[in-house]
Amino acid sequence: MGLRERKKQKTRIALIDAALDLFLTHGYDITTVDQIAAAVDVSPRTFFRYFASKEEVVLSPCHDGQEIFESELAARPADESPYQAVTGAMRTALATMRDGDPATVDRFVKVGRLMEETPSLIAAQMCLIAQGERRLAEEVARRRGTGVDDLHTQFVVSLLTTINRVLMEHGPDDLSLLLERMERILAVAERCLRPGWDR
Amino acid sequence: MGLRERKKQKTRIALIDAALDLFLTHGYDITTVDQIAAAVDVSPRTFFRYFASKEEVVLSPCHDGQEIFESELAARPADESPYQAVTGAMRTALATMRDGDPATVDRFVKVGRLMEETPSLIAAQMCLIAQGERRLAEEVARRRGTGVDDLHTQFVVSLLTTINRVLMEHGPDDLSLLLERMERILAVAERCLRPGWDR
DNA sequence: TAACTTATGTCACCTCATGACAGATGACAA
DNA sequence: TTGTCATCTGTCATGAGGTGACATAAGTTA
Repeated sequence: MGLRERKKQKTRIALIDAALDLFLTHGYDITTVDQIAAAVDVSPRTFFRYFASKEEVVLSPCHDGQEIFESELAARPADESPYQAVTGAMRTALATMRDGDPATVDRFVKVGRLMEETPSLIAAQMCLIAQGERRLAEEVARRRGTGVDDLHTQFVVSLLTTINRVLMEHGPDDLSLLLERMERILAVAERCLRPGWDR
Repeated sequence: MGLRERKKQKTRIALIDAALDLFLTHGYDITTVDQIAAAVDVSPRTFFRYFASKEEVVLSPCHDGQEIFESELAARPADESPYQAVTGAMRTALATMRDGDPATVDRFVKVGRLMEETPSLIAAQMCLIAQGERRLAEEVARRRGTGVDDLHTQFVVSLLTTINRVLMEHGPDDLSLLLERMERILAVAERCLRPGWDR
């Protein structure tokens, strides 16, 4: 990786960190793009070359997390049921993140705290979830051998997304706690669902 | 109701209709608030006195629909399970709307078509759903006799919201068709769920 | 009609976001 | 090292969304 690419990564990370800190100390709505850019010593125009919007800089850690999950999911054996594959991928994705770069985890936690106190960001997060849901639909449809329009498949997809949403409801202060919380949610779900509901 | 109040209702409806028509013919993003205001012969500043944002004018029919549903839900007998109460309220709400003012239905259909072709609106809709979900949580917690933080209750709530979301996935071209579609989704859900899952 | 209340228009202003262009900087070959 | 090229960045201009302040117009009530 060349110097140019490394510099780009650095300013990208710097923008994210500066933005998260400013948002958390002064509030999301009140903080301006100009302030973020000034904190990183970059022109405001440059900010928008890295992030399409003010929201995107907050959501970028979530986006990265989604990609990790999705690559884990794709690596799952083909004979697993959708539920098995998704829950397995979630477990390994969270564990990988927990044992990885602490700075990444830190950013994740900050985003979580920010979400709780900023309603306007919830919409953006929901949008991200909806996009992820569409990609998940294709994976589930493949595993169930139906089209993405199949009503049962749509139900399975929505339910899997639901589990993930309930999980993320309360921000992840600690990833180990989050993993534990996830197991409890899965236990509830399995109590409610008939065996083979996702086949 | 006095003349002043009637006038307000009229401009409100006029703004919604003008906005929906402009959005559908030219596209949501390209249409400006100034154009909407000009179409109703009102100052742009006035538009923002009726709607807090450009999104809100689109979502207002959905918001009204939510309120109808929620009042139906509140009127349900207390001994019904959350699932029974919610599905019952949905049935009556949709039927009431179908047999009510055709203009209201028309607006609803237009919003649905607009959603399909405008990704940026999906986020806003999601936010509305999230808010409705929080209110639903209190109702479900009441019926289940738990707090809103109870994990099982959260699961039930999310699942009920999920059913609603799958239902609304494809815009309501026709309310009778929508009712029919709903019954099919409920059949799928009931096949997947153990009896008494929502108790 | 007079006094009051409330909705509207006008004006000024801020933030978000984008296109265009020029200059700075890294990449790469000779 | 140097020259060339690609690309990143800053500056400037522009437009749309959104809000506060204040005066004016219109409906309400006595």
